[in-house]
Amino acid sequence: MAQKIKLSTIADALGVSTATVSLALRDSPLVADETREKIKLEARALGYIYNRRAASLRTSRSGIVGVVVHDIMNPFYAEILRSIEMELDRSRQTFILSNHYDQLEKQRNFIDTLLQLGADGVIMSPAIDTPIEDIAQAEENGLPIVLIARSIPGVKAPVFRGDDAFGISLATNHLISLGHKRIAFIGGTDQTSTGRDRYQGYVHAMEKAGIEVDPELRIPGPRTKLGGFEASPQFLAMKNRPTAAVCWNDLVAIGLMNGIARAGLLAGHDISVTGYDDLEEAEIATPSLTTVWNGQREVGRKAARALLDRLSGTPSQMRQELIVPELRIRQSTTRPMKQV
Amino acid sequence: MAQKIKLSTIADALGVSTATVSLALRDSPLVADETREKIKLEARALGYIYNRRAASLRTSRSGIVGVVVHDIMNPFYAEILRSIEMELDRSRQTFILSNHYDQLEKQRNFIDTLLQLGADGVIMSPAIDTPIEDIAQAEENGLPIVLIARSIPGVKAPVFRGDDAFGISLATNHLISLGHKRIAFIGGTDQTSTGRDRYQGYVHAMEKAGIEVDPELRIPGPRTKLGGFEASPQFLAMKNRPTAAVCWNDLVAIGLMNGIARAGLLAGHDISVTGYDDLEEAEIATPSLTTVWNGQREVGRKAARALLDRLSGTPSQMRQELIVPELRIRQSTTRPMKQV
DNA sequence: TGATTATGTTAAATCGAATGACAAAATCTT
DNA sequence: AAGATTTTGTCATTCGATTTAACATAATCA
Repeated sequence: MAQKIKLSTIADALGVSTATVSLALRDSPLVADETREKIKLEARALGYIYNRRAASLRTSRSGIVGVVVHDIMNPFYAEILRSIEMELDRSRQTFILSNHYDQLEKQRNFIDTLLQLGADGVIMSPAIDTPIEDIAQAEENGLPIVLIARSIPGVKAPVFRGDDAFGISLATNHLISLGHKRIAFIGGTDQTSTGRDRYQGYVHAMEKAGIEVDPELRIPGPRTKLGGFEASPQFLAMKNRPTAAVCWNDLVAIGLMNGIARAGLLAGHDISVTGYDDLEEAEIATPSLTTVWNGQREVGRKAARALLDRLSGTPSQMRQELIVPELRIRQSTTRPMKQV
Repeated sequence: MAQKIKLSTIADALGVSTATVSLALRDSPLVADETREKIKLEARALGYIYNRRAASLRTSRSGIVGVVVHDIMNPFYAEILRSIEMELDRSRQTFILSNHYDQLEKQRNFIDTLLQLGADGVIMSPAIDTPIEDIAQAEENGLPIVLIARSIPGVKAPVFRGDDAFGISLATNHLISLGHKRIAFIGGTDQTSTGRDRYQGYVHAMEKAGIEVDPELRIPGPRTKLGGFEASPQFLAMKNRPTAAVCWNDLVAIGLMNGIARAGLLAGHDISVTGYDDLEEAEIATPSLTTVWNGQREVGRKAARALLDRLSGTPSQMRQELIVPELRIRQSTTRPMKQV
C-alpha cells in the first residue's frame, strides 16, 4: 500500500500551507481560484482520500445517520428504508443500519455505538417497551432522534407513522359493508402502539356497526407470512367459522391465503381476507389482495427530511405526522357465501 | 446537553493521568486492579462515552465493516445479510450497508465513503461490470474485500458463493427425469457470473439428456416476483407451450406461479415450476415450491469469518469457496400432463 | 504620499484517545 | 544493605483535518 496522502502531502508538493489546501478543497471563497484549481488537480493526481475521522474529530459532525428498525427483511421496513436511503443519499450522509428484533438490549447497544461514532442522528422504529428515558438520554448526549412507524406514549421526538386505527377501520368497514358479520382479526401483538391502534380500529368499527366483538376471533401471532400460514388451521377450525379475516399486515394475509388454499378453499370466494401496508406483492398475490395503503414511502421520506432539517438547523415544524391510509380494494374480498 | 466527558475529565476527577484511564478502561494489565475499578466506576458515574473517532484516528482501526449488495429488499440478500450481521455482532464490528442496484457509480461512491471513514473491510456482491481494478484499488488503499454471491473473472479477493451451474442442473435434471422435454428458462440476465453460470447449467443438463435447446424458451427479465409475474403471459402464449419452467430464483418462480394461477391453470399440475435459493417463502407458497437450496446462510457466515480472520491477522486459508447446492423437491413439480 | 480596504495565505491551537519511552516506588536477591 | 527486578503510573507526542486571529501584499482612495 502506498504511503498515506494527507493534506500536508499536497501542501508540501505545492509549497502552500495545509490551511490553504483544506480551504481550497472545501471550496472556500477565501482561496484564489487559481490556487484552488491547482490544489484540486494535485489532490486528484496524488489520489488523496479525505479522512473523515480526523475531520469529524475537529468539527464534531460525522456525516453518519443511524437507522434502526425491527427487521429489514420485513418488506414493510425495507420499503421505508429505501425511501430513507434516497433522501439521505441526496445530502451525502451515510447511514448505518441495524435490526433490533424487538430486543431492547440490541437497540441500546446500537445507540451506544452511534454515540461512540459520533453519529449525527437516528431514525428509529423503537423496540417494544422502549422506555421514554432511552430516547431522552440519547438526545441529551447530542443524538437527535426521529421515530417512525411506532410511537412511544409521551415522547417528545418527532414521529411519523400511519393512522393505524383509521386504516384498519377502513378494511373492517369494507368487509362489513360487503355483508360480513363474523370477522376475525389475525396476527400481531398488543405490545406496540401499532398493535393497540390496529386492534382498537377493528373493535371500534365492529361496535359502530352494532356487531358484537368476540374475543375468540382474535388470533395474535408473528407478523410474517409464516405467522399467517400457521394461523390458518386455527382459523379454519373455529366453531361457526368466520367468513372474513382482517389481517395485521399483507404478509400475514398472504400467509393466511396460502393456508386457506392448502385446505382446498379459495380466498376471495369462500373467505374474504384483507391485508395492511399495500406491499408491491399485494397486487401480484392470487387472488390479488385487498389492503390498506400505509404510506411507507411517505413515512421514510418525511422522517429523513425532518432529521436532515434538524441537523442543518432549519427548525422543522413537522413534529408529529399521521399519514392518512387509503383502502385498496382488490379480489380477496367479496360478499359472504349464502349459507352460514 | 451536558459538557463532554472525556478521558481527561475522569483523570482529573481522580487525580491520575489520562494514560492510566485509557489503559484501565481497556483492561490493560499495566494498571493495578484497584485503580482500574475506581476508574471504571467513575467513568460509569460520569456517563463517559468512548469516542471512537478519536481512537481510530490514532489506531487506524475503525471497527466498521461495509456491506454492499444489489438490493437488500431481495430476500436472498436479506438472508445473507442476516447471517453476516450475526457473525459481525459477535466481534463488535459495526456494519454499514448499501445497495448498489447494479449501478457502478453508486458502488464506487460507497467504497469511497468507506475509505473516508477508514472502514476495516468490505463484504460485497459486486455490481454488474465491476472492473477488476476497482477491487484492486480499494485493496491498495488498505480496504480488504471479500466477495459474495458473484465473482469477477481473475479477481484475487476471496469469493464465497453457490455453485450455480451445478444447482440449476439439479433442477433441470429433476424436471427431465419427471418426463419434461420442453422446459423454459425464465428470468435473469447474462451480465453476471451468476447469470452465465445458471444458464449454462440449464443448457448442459438439457444437452446431456439429448434435448435440443431452443433459444426461444429463454425469457430474460428482472429477478423479482413482478418479473416472473409479467413473464407469465409470454410464457403461456408460447407456441407449443412448455410443460415446465426453470426459474432464475424463487421470487421469479412465485411470480410466475401467480401469473399461471391468474390464467386459470395450476402450477404443479398443469405446469411444473422450479425456483432457486430456497427462501423461507418457498415452503409456504401454494403449491409449495420445488427449489434449490443455495446456502445463503453459509455464504454470509463464511464471508464474514474470512474477513474477520483477515482483519485479525489470522491468515485464512479460505480463498474461494463454492457452496454445493441441494435440490428440495416439493409440490410445484410433477409429471407432465398426458397430451402434448 | 500616506491611509484604508480588499485579497490571499499561514501559524498555531484545537478535537480525544493511544502509546513508546521513562521514572518512581515496591519487592526481591544475595 | 546495595543492586536487580517488577509493578505502577506519567509525559509528551502522534493521528489528520479545521479554524481563527494575524499577517503580508496589492489595490484603491483622499
